[in-house]
Amino acid sequence: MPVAQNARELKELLRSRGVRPSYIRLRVFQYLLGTDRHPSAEEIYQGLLQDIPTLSRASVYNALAALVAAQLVRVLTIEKNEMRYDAALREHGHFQCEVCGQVFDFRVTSFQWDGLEGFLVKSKDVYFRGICPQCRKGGEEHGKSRENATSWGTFPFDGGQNNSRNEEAPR
Amino acid sequence: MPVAQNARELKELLRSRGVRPSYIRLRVFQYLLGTDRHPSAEEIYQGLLQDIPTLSRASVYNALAALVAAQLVRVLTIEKNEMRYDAALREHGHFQCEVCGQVFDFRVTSFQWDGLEGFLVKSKDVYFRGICPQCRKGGEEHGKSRENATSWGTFPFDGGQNNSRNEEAPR
DNA sequence: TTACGATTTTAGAATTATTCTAAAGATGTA
DNA sequence: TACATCTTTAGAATAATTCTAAAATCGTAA
Repeated sequence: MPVAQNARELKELLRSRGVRPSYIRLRVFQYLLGTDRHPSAEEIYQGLLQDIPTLSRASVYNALAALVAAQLVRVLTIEKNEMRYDAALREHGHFQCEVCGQVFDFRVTSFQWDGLEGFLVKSKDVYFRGICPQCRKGGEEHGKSRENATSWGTFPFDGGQNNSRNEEAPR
Repeated sequence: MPVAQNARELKELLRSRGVRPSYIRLRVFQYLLGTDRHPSAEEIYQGLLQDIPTLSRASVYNALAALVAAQLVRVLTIEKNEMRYDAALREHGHFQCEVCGQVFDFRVTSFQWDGLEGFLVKSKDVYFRGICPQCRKGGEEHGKSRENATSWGTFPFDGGQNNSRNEEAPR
């Protein structure tokens, strides 16, 4: 991950959102922009520590809080024990593999709901869980064993899969 | 919340899912069936403690783990710091008010996606965040103040609201 | 450039939800 | 009733996140 990813423009972007473009904030934002791994705060900390030996964990949390408040970064609560972060530049659903833990993006092509009359909806998250193609191939056993430990139940919204014409509406 | 909610049938339900219907498990399950508040483990613990003075937190966690593994209960990761639990008998989306913290159910009427070819999807969660009608009325100020602290960014899937004909597809 | 007030970073302690551990208790079966 | 197994319990352990107070940095005005 290169240090500079049009640092000048990023600075302006932060400033335009009312966030002072401190070095740490820029580096954290760059880190998120340069990966699709939806890292945890700890991963970001470890990743940047090599370049910034004085970095502290609190600084990473501070920087993330500032970026989240400015809506440049979005928090994923898909993981049970820790939060993950995503540069909020594209809209998408998130799939987490329960075997390897990886989080994958996917496209939500249509979405309708009912029963939130009078509510102000400010953000929407879609989290799927299951098994990714690699882990399906690499031994269903391994998958099964963790499946029991982390099963989340099924939630048959009954959308389709493997093609873009999914089902209409559940129940 | 009455102690008995056809205890006999619940016992059978647990047994049929391979879960031994211990007293604690039944009470935890009953507690979840008797509320729509999507309580945390701590809330369940406090709620049952009045009736079961010897109850320990670990027992609540153990019981929840057993019920979740049997797919009778579903875990919500909608909250940043703690998990919430939902008797998994109906399928629905979850809306959390960022002012009062309450979680509301709503109906997902249609849902389509793309880009998970080869993935095995085992569960789907939809989490919305925003402000509930009561908190909108009860002072936009109060809402605003917590809004900045817990803002999650917007995620314009661009579904509709206030009517059942929502938009088609984003971007 | 220098000085000053405000903001940010830092290290480590504090907090807190959850898990672990080992012992005691309960349950089912022979 | 006796034994093996599973469940419950209290408290310690774990780990992600937040808090705290001091040091460093930044932005601006003289």
